[in-house]
Order: sequence, then structure tokens, then C-alpha cells
Amino acid sequence: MSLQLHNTLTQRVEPFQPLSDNTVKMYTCGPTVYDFAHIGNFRTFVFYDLLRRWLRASGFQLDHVMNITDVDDKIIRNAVAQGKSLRDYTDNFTQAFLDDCGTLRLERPEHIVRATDHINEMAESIAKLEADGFTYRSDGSVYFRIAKFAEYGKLSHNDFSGMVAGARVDVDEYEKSDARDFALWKAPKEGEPNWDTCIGPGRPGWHIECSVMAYHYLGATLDLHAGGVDLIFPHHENEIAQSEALTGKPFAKFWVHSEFLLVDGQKMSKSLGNFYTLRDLFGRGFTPESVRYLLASVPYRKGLNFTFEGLNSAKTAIDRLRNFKLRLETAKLAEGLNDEIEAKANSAHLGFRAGMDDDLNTAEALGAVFEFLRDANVALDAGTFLEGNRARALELMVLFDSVFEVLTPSEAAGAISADDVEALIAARTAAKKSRDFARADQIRNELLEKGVILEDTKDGVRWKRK
RNA sequence: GGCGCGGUAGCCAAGUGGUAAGGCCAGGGUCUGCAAAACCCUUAUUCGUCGGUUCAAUUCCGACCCGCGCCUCCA
Repeated sequence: MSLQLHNTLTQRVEPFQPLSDNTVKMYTCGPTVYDFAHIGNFRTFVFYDLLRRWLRASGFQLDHVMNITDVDDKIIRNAVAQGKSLRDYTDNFTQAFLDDCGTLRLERPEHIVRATDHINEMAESIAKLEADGFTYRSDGSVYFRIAKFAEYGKLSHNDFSGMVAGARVDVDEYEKSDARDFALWKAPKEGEPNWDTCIGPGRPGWHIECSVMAYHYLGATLDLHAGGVDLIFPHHENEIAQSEALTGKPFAKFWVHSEFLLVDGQKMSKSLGNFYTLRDLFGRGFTPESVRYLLASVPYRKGLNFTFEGLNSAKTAIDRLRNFKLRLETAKLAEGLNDEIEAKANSAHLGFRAGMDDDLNTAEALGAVFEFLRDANVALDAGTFLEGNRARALELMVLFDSVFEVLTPSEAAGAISADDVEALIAARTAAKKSRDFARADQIRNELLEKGVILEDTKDGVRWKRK
């Protein structure tokens, strides 16, 4: 089987294939950098990362664009309030976002692009839309007239045919012909930054940036466009209207959307006090790997209820996987090959791939790994896991980690070196041999304080970091 | 109201027309100088409710109930 993904456009799980050659042209909606990104945002960004990794594992090359929205109402309001330039204000949070992505081990898209670096292209596109009759002006702003785009609603599966243009509706401070029409370009306002362009002064609306940057970097038709479900309407619907009105070609073949993250069953909000950034979680002692694992382990199309219990559970599960890998690397094994174990390893590989191929069903993929882990541990205990079985089992862990990437602990600053640990272990072993248990226990405690856990096994002493 | 997602053990969660993966927690055990760590075992006659189709339904159909999201900015 090959990779299948749920396509919001058709509402079905379909085989994924790029339109031409082997390179996937993908666009994903990035953050609006008015503040630190929160874990709900990162649920989606982790999903992008899993998608990237599994597309590559499926043999595709990637050409992936992610935008940084660095101009919007909140940004302007906050920057003005702090007396900062837009760029100064957004640079700070853009860098924080990129740092957080690195901490969560998210692969870098091929292009990370800022809206404000593409204002002129946006203005030119809006001019073209105006020339082609898709827009109208009102008080210096330019609106997209959705009545001119017959297929409006095809992504969100809403029927707008009953909404005829002409009934004038006042919304916000601007006057629009139709309540669903949206701003392509906003007229300058007192005290707000604006750009001088071929369509006059002002600033871009939110939706136009994605259409324009996607076209600029990837061309008229994308293989795949992803985002959170909350963006289906109106953002992605509007992107389709703009892009298809501009090029006359389909905007994206596949639309893939990740479900929402809830905290304790409720939407995150500052007033409820359940609003978390990564920094908050790390401050409480949770590791990036735990967060990554939790966000990755629930399939992306299912709502994810974030709890601290879930985070602890993730930590324990990762420990078990790491312990298994350590055991595979260090166990003394008898020569030979156990065919039964090898068959189980092979079916675990297949199970993992089948799960990922099935619309990135990470829960199913994980199940295959843990099932093998148990069988292998039983065999290791019984001495029936042989030297010839080691490689294939380790390959499974490599395959697993090529997607989940949680097995290597994050570096802790000031940690004791491996050499020092080994030296202390040697000293303890010597103390034990001379039955100086007090000394042995003292060394053990000393190491524990430094975050090193010793395991006395029948194959000798094994250690790991906490 | 419209559109969409979901309701499976204490928690998270996969799944199939033929009798419930996996993870966490809990309980029990193995190992050990003692520990720790590690590992193993056990844990849903039952899959929101009620009807229907079927030899057989958690899985298909219908109705209903409940939770969440979008419909205004939002991953």
C-alpha cells in the first residue's frame, strides 16, 4: 500500500500522488507572530512535520512553503502600543517561533516566507483581480466579490448560492456588498503602517498573502495545502477563490487539515488559565520529546485533549522505547537467527508503514512498535533473541524514530560526561567486588544526583540519563 | 439552524460484518547485597441510546442523545 490522505475537498481518504514528477509542492499556513505560539498551534506544526517526514519516507522530494504572517490587526495594535516598528515587534516572535520549532525537532520547510516581504506581489495580484472584475472598492479598501466566483464554498461544503449580492450589509467599519465578501486590501488608517503600491496605499488582507506566496514559490497548482481545521472557512475558502480567479487553474489538489487541540476538554483561553506555550511546559519540567510524542501520537484528524496526565504518560512511553533500544544495543546475544523473532520484526516494520500510510495513523504505527517491543523483550529474557535478530530490531527503532524522533534525549546543560560516568561505574563495580557496599551505594547516589540511573543487569551495569 | 469531527476499559487510543491492537495508571511477579532501574503477567461477555438488516453488528441502515469545532480573528 502507498500513502493515503484525507482530502477535505472530496471528504475522502485518497491515494496521494503529486501532479507531476516526484516533488511534492506543498504550502502550509504558518503562525501569526503577534505572541508566542501555544501548544494548540504546535499540534498543527507537529502534524506538518509528520507529514513531511512520511512523504519523504514514501519516496517523495519536498518543496514546502510556510508563511509567517507578520502584519495583522493584533500585531499592529501591539506594536503601536509598544512604540515599536512592525518588523522589530514581529522579529522577536518569529525568532521565538523558529527556536520552538527547533526544540520540538520540527523539520525546516524549504521556504519560510514573510508576508511583508511580498507586499508588491500582493498588490500586483490584486490589480489583476480588479482588472478581471472580481473586486470592488469601498472607502479605499478593495474587496473580493464572492458572487463572481461560482465555486465558492466547495472546500467548506457550504452552500452560498442563496446569498445574492446586492443586499447591502454593514459589517465592521467598512461597507461591503455582501456579508461574505472579504478584504483583499485595507485602506490606510491613522497611526497604522501602510505601504505605497500600484493599487494605492494600504495594507494587505490576511487571505491574499497565502495565495500570492504560494503562487510565487510553487506555481499555480499545489500538490498539497495543509492547515488547522479552523482555517477551512473562511481562510482556505478565500484562498481558493483568489487563486483560482487569478490563474484559472485548480489551486490545490489535496487539502489536509488537522483537528483542534483542547485542554482538559475545553478550548484554550487565557481567561480559563489553560493557555500554555512550550516555555510554560518546559518550565514545569516536561521535556520537548514528551510534548512532541503526545502531539504526534494521536492521529491528526482526531481532536486531541491535552492533559498533564497525557504528558506524563508520553514520558513513560518514551522511556520504555529508549530502554528497549538501549537493551538492543548492549545485550550479549548468542549467535544464530531466530526465524520467529525475525518474522515478528518484519511484520512490525510492515505494520508501522501500513499505519503511517493510512492517513498518518500514528496510533496504529505505534501499536506495531510496542507489540514487537514486548515480544522481543520476552525473547531477550528467555535467551531466544539471537545475534542475527539484532539488526532488524534496531532498524525498526530507526524507522520509528525517523518519524517520531523522541529517542535521543535533549541535551541538558552542565550534564556529567559519559567518560566520568564510566569511571564512576568502574569504581562502584570494584567497591562491590570487595563487598564495600557503602562505597558502592554512595557512588550510585552520587550518579543519581547527577541525573544518571544505573541498571544492574545480568549482562553487567548499564546506565542512562534520567 | 447550516457545515464538519467525535462518543470503545480509570485515562489516552486502534480497529474490523464473525466475536475487542497498543500506551499510561493500578495490582501481581522476576531480577538484586539491599535497592533502583528494567522486564513480564493480569485488567472491556463489551464498543453513547433505541430500533432495523443479517446466521452473525462495536463494525451496515435509520432515529435519537451527548461532547467539540467552524459559520467573526484563530492552528
